[in-house]
Amino acid sequence: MRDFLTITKALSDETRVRALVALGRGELCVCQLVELLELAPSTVSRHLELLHQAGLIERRKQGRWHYYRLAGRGAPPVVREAIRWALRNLEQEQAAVADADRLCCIRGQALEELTACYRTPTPS
Amino acid sequence: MRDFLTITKALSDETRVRALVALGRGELCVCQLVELLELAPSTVSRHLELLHQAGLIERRKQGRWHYYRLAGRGAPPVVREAIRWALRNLEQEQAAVADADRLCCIRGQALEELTACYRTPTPS
DNA sequence: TGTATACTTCGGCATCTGACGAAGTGACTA
DNA sequence: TAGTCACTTCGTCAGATGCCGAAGTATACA
Repeated sequence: MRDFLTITKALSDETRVRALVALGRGELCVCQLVELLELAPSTVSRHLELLHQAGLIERRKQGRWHYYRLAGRGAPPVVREAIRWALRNLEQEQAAVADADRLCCIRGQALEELTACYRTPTPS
Repeated sequence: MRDFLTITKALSDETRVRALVALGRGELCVCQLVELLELAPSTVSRHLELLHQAGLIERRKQGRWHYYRLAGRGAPPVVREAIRWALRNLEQEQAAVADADRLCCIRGQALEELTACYRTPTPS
């Protein structure tokens, strides 16, 4: 019950669902998700932490960069089923398709370019 | 996206999930769910309304009694998949099994007996 | 037609959640 | 080894959510 609710709570926020669907198209760095979701890095980090606690995503560190990807074969059935259900029903959604388009551009940019917002405080 | 989030939000509360699993064992009257969940009728009614809005359950009125049941064949795939996923992963849970036991007793009682709490304000 | 009944809706409070910026952490780099 | 950088954690605030009792609604029955 606890695990199930952790999963459904993780899936009950639009930002987290968008992140999950984006990760369904391949591994992403935090700064790429910050760019995609247009939220503060701290906010995105918190969302990813919740998805991770639910077991829906996995993390990997490479130097200063933190990469996230969907949970794989090692994940419990309840998690794998949730991911399949979510992706099957969301990948065709308008918002997800728009995100996929933007992701293509984002993937084309250097990570250093994306993290510019980390260094220059948002201009007012 | 909207429909998906309505479903996941509906499934992200323990009370609602318990109600859903209970309904998985057959149609129930509101007063039976009040007895099972041990919450105020107004609270239970609100939870059922949210499950209904998500399309997960259906309602039927018979005189003064309101019956709820799981959504059936007419429900969209995303809903049917959600119900299958939830029941498959929850029916064996300790809390669900305990609820199933109590449901047997509750089903054995007359509805008029269950609604006594509607008439006598909870004794302090 | 009036009253009791079963349930829903409303109004309120307490708690949870998501947002941000500031401060902290660990890893490259000069 | 000091500084920069990418990210996380913390503190705080506004808005959402869950709870209840009171009031409202629709049905049965005297």
